[in-house]
Amino acid sequence: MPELPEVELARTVLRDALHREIASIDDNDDWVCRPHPPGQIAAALVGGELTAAHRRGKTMWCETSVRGDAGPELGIHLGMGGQIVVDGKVGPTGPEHRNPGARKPEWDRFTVNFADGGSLRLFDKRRLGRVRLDPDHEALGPDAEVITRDEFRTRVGRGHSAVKARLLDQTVLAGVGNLLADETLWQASISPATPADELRPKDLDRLYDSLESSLKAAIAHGGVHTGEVVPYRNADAACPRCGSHMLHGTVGGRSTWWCAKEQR
DNA sequence: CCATATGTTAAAAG
DNA sequence: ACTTTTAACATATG
Repeated sequence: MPELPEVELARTVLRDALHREIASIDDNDDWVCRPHPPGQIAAALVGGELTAAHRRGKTMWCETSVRGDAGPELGIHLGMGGQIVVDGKVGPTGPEHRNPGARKPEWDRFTVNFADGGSLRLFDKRRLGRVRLDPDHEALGPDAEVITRDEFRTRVGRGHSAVKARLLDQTVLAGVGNLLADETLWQASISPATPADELRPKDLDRLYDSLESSLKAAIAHGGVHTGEVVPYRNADAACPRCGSHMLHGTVGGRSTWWCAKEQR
């Protein structure tokens, strides 16, 4: 589930993990914690505490304090399905929230145990999430929530690839994922396959407005699955606006749904 | 067994 | 050299 809105909600949960003494860390999953060998993250942070939680696009990181000094940043990426769990609680989204039984201990890929008995966990069935020290978040483009209209026009409207591919490119702007891209393009009535440099300025402005409103709505309502068109991303569904059928294909390397009539 | 999945990235292709 | 597309990644689920 994690696109920008889910990650922002996860960051809210992360805040409950701040300013608590770290008693131990389980960083034994060397796939999720790569390139750190087991024990390395623990050695760097045990005895310290997390002091702030940040987000850029889909990447989160915590500032830390260890023995009175600034420690390394703790970067967390939720990958395709990860969730933050603090003291057994997740945010308003996620399988546990909707289906409390679907949770196995072995799906906790990284755990920070606090001296007060609580914990911070990365729950991630698919193991595509990542935890690492001092992540390079400068490689990302501007966050989708704070990018300006001018920046958006310049960055997204450049190049000859499909506009959806531009929206998904995290170096162009950070935070848009597959569902949000479909939602945004549908809101703006733009075909996902349109070459980015063929979009007129008014199209890009409309796309920008759609992105910002979709983002805001998704954060307010609990995730990208609450989008207007997201529930209609399946065969034999009709466009909720015009009733025309929904088309399916691969754009930007991802499964894509769009309205046959309004998005051409 | 096959296809699919809300992400990233290395490798290949253009 | 730079841009764009594809394949692979690990794992669960229908």
